[in-house]
Amino acid sequence: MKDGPPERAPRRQARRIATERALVAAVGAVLRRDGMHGLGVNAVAAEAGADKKLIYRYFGGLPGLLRAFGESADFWPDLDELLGPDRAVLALPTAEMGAEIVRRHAAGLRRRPLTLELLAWECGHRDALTAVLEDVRQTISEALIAEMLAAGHHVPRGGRVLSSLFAAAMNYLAVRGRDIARFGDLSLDDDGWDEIGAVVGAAFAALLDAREAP
Amino acid sequence: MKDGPPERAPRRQARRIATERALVAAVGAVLRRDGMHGLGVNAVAAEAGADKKLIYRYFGGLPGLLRAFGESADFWPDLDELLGPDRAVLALPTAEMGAEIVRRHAAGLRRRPLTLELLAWECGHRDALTAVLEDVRQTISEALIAEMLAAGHHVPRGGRVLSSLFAAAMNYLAVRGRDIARFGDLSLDDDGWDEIGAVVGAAFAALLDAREAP
DNA sequence: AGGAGCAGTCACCACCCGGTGACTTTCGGA
DNA sequence: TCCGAAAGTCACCGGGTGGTGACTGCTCCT
Repeated sequence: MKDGPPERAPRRQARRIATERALVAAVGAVLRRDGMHGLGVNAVAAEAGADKKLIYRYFGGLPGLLRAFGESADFWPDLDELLGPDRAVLALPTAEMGAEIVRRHAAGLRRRPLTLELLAWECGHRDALTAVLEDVRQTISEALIAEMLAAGHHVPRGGRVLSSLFAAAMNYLAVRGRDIARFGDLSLDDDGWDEIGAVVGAAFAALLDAREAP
Repeated sequence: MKDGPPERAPRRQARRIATERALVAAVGAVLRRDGMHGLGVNAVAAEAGADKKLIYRYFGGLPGLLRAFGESADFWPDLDELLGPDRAVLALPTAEMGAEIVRRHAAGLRRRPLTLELLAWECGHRDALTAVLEDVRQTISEALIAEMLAAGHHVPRGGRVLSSLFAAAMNYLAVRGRDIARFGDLSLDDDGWDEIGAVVGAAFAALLDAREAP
């Protein structure tokens, strides 16, 4: 964060950094406990055991603190998680690769309750935090595409659109799955997610095959 | 609403019904103006030009008023909208029919700002209003399936899953499209939605053909 | 005619929010 | 050593919230 001189930090500065970290961590704790609607300077300061005034002094206000939080945590499945060890997923045929990435994306979301909370929050609001999240997402997305190109994959336009469509569906279903058990014909338990993954694979295969060989 | 005796309603009761209607309508107005986060007894009462106490007297509180509102408005594309005049969409081949319903679903959502607001709200909260909305949605969904069966369509399991997947994607993209211009490889303007519709059609066709004739 | 009851009004409460000015304590450099 | 500055504390403000008790005045039924 900031640019604290690493060499021999005086006790003063060490203390400050400690409370800064406590505040940032408190954001996560409050978020987990009360969700986004319970997030305020009072709650965060109480959780951190610090005074809320320090939020203004150190971060300029809640948005600044949220920005620091957003940059500190791992909200999104990173490349290792999406592509597996040694980028193994890139070695699959294109259709399987697309499906596998979508599946891993969904699984990564579902095991991050905080990310789901923020994803839900994004649906209804637009503020500093959501902007940070979008930045991070965009970065990962671009890196992913670069990896695929470097691995020699060529995904036709329709395949890329289908990927985005499925990613949107995963986001929505992962968020809603916290509250509801079914959506349309889908059940949102582990078995249901397995079935979703299977159909995603079938759709990718069918669409890309149809494009390649008619 | 309720069951006001149609024959010669006394002026008292007429007045009450009028303010009840005003309160319900005010919910919609506030929702349109300030979104869900600005919805409270104070705002609604002010908008309706009535006293907030009447919300408690007539509806038992905000949740009751929201319930009345949810039952009064047309939030979702109904069967006529999804299937077209004379159920024309049912006459299409199964794959085209599925794609067309998804497209009409998306279009219906996009032209209902209130529905999008509530859809976004649903992502983060669970209360009386969301329960009502889910009831209505479920009812429409079941009616839709009944119509398709009655028209002689047989949709395999994968097709139904794909429909739900696309419906989830449409919900998410329609909601997010209010705030962001792009999602992954999709642009969320009119042209982008046309492309989405095309890919949805291609995916349905590819998946259902692959199932029928391998 | 007249009184009971209901629609509607108003003031008020307690509570929680974000934000700030004034203060005390503690550290560290000249 | 000592003074300035930074860390941290506390009380307070204005404002908005949901919710309620006490009231007026009209209406409708007997």
